[in-house]
Amino acid sequence: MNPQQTIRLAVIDTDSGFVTVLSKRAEAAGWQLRIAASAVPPEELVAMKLNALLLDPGVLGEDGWGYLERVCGMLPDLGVIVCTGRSTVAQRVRGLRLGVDDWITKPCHPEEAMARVEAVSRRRRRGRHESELGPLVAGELEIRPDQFQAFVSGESLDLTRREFELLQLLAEAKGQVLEREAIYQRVWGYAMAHGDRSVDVFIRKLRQKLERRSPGWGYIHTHFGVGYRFDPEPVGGTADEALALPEPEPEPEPVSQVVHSSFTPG
Amino acid sequence: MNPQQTIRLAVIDTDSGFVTVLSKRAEAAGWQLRIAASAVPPEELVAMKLNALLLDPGVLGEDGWGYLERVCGMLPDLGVIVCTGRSTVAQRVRGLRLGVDDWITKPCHPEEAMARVEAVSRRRRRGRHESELGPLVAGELEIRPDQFQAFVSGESLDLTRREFELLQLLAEAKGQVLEREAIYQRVWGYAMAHGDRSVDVFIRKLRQKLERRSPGWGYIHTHFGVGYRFDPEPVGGTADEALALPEPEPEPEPVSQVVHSSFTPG
DNA sequence: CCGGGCTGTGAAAATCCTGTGAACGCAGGG
DNA sequence: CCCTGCGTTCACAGGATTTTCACAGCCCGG
Repeated sequence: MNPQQTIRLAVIDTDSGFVTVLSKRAEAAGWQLRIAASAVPPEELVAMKLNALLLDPGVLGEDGWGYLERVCGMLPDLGVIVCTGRSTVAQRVRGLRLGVDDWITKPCHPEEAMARVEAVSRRRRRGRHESELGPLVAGELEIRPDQFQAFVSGESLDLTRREFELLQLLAEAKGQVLEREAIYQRVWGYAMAHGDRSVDVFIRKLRQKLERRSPGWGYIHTHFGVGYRFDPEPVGGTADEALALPEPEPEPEPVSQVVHSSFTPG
Repeated sequence: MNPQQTIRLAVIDTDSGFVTVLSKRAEAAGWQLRIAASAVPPEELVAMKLNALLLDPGVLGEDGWGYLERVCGMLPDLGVIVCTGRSTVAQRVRGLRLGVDDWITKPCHPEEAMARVEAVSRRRRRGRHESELGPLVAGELEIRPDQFQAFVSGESLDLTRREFELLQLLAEAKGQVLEREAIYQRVWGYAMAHGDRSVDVFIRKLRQKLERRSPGWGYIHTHFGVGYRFDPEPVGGTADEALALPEPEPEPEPVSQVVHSSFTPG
């Protein structure tokens, strides 16, 4: 547990008193803050890589509900806290149902606001520990987080950033079938629009680059109607290495952790 | 996918007025409820497989804070909502920092309490990505959500996505008779048109694939005029395996994973 | 014992899904 | 300003999957 996980928070409010006090305390706590006085486009929020968003819908004007809905829909992993003046039960219920995580009433003690931001952010602390530390090996492939790159016997696959992140995500979930929506959500950082084919296109690019450097191995498997699964296996037929290394595991039952240095290729 | 994911909530409170009204609404919404008038040991809460816990620390007595801490510590995936009378900012902050997800003040409109329970459950559910994907076992069958697939002794049934979801739904409701309309609603995500036979057709496909991999067992039973029921049982007569493996359990709930109704009456 | 639903079945028809190649827009570097 | 690398979007083709249909068999009340 990191009790003092640094939090990235954006505040959208014009109540300068509240904002100043909050800013002071938040910065004292080591949080990273962004302040805005009016609606910030969801795309920008994506780019900020926030943990949470604290806003007063009073400053949103007309389309406040629409804005909340868009933000909550596009960034399901973002904690959203509404902090506003008087409101009716119906309004609060509507907001919470839309995807808002907490709704507090001004005047509000900044300490409580911060505690609620923490409460909402507290979750998915699944340390990047293991992934940051060692390179992970799968088949002939070596994925090196420190290089943002993958290699086969020392030769780079020349992956772009996105390609690398996609490959890393799949490889870390080794053996699991990942849905497109989940993949998109975790690599792109926001919800996948219906009908978006980006994931497919990137999978194709990955397969091309993998094939070029490591022919004779299949890494990414398609699960129709669901998504993709990473599981390196020698492709039958012509591969020498495949014959030299008969599949050692008939059914890798334990869906345990990501195993870095698996079986030795030599 | 499932907007109407059924919520399992426990309430610990003695405020009978509040509890009765809340119960009524929650049950109308299809939630599964458990009411208690005093602290419930964390181990029991675990067994209840709850989404959320709503409690008034007033009824906890002396060790209220300790209890909250133990519960939040032992069940990190449980949403905890405190609903109590007047409280100080310091108390609320302390609670939230301890792991409480939301803190609301009585008197409190039940609709808002429910909305907050939903909000907390929603967020909790999203957080646990890879955590709770325990395979279900029934008869010779192993249903693996992480693979979107079912297996019999390691061999895949080659289910399509719809087939898998249907099977999973039935298996999770083990023993219960599910109406076609309900099945359709939960697997397809919208209401079944009158006269639609899709469910029947998929049941047939499932039975075929089950029969191919696990002959000698009957899994899906038809209830005339109602729907279907999942209940694995060795079919009498010619099956060797069935005879070689006499049913070890006469009727009780044997398997660990699929405990659906651990909600004890009373 | 009969008849009107209700369910099982097989196959055709309609849809949906994925792989793929290429065009497009954008941003940074030369 | 042009060129290049990268990510996104489109359109199409080939399959896989789902839905629809017509018919046969089964269940239950009368």
